[in-house]
Amino acid sequence: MLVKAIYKDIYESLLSSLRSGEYPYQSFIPPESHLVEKFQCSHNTVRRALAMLAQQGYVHPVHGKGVRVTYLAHERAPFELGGLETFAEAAQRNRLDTVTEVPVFEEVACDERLAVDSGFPEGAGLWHLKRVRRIDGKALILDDNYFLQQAVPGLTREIAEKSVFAYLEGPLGMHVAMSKRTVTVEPVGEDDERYLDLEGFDCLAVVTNHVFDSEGLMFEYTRSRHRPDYFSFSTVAMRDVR
Amino acid sequence: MLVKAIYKDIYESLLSSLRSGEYPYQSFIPPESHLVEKFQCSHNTVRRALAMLAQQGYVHPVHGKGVRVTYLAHERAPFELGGLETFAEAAQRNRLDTVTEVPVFEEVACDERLAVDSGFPEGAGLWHLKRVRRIDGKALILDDNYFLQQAVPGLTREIAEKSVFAYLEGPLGMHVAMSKRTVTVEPVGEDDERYLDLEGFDCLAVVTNHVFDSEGLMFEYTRSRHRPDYFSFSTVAMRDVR
DNA sequence: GCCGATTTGTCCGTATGTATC
DNA sequence: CGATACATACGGACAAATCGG
Repeated sequence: MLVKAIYKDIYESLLSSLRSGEYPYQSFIPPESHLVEKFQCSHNTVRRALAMLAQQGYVHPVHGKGVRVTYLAHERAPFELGGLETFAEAAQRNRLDTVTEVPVFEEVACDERLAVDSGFPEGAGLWHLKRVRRIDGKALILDDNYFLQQAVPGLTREIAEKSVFAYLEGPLGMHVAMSKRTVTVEPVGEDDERYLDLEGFDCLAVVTNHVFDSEGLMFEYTRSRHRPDYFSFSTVAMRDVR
Repeated sequence: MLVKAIYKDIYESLLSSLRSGEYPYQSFIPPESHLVEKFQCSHNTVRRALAMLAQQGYVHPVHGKGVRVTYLAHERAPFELGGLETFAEAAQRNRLDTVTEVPVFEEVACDERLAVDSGFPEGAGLWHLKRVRRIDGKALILDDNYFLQQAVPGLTREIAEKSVFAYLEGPLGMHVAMSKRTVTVEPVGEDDERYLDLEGFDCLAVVTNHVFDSEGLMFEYTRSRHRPDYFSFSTVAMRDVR
């Protein structure tokens, strides 16, 4: 795919128009027919771009009327999250003073209990890591990562201290495609007290993560324990699937 | 729309096949061409159904190879959530012994601070409710609801004690279409101590909710405070938008 | 209430490109 | 290289909802 697909161009063009305020919150964007004119493509291609915007909650189509803007300018900060990036990854990208420690780095076989929770087949060879994320010198996040060895060969503690993600997408040539996540809130445990700067909190936000590559293979199961005052998680829920 | 759209039929047919285990986890479902044969429709219609399944994280298409199943049987319970339903609504639907109390029911005008948080225009007429959700006799959830009066006329305390949702979709003929949500974890406050059975927890899971109707109008802004041991929130994140 | 113009929703058949095996 | 399978795009047709005259 040398040039980007047309529908993606239209999607991005419209999105930047929304962000610039060209089409204000709760107004209607130009109809399909105009967009077909503007972008010189078929109506199906426009519709695809509109469907993408709608799926993300940026616009909402109303039968017979038009496509209404549901994107509020000040959403940018809070709602831009909820993609594939973890808070830790976002923090690492934006700040300079993030550090990752890896107090546990071991090979394990998937036991029955882990197989049920993770979806890995029982007996599968796994890397098990504990990772502590420090931001501004404070230990805020504790990860328990399980990686399928077959899918992530050659993992080392040094790589884990930098970015496993970069290792996957770089040298290994993998592509992370999808992640299923569940957020819960759990009481602080022994490990949390040992590794995190809790400052009196007795609960943590816990994100349980099943990660799939571009071939649909589940290769990572991770539980991340976040100190509450540094945690936020956003998403859009639709009544009807499109 | 007298008969359901074809692509929805195909979506549901495939989904039930996935649930029945006909196409096991990590296997490939039949190719587009076969599905076109089976359902007697165009490949575009099949693709649309497949895109819906992919969007929900049930399958993942692999270029040149096929469409792989990423739906694990035991996901049903945890991952089926994350739709439009609140935990409270789900609980109310499944259990008989849920009770809602409405200690606060008042009319307010949207002030500047609320306008920024909610996205309602400043000065708009709102209903403000506090609602306590009891499950098995325990006060577990505290809601602060703000409804746009213009969109939800005739709201009463009695309605709020039963189901505002049922009132919207029944008598008012509205259709709830989309909800933008952010999950955070916050320390217990005065109101929480007053209204909830905290049992020693000093943090709560807080879901902030912007709700849109089928016309794309934002008519509800709600913050729900959940006791941690009764809270769970699931979603699927995709790397690329489709 | 009806009718026509506008606009979104669904579906089809076809053509071409690209990744995998 | 050919066969298979997914990806993108086009153009057309008809349905359904909305709105104004």
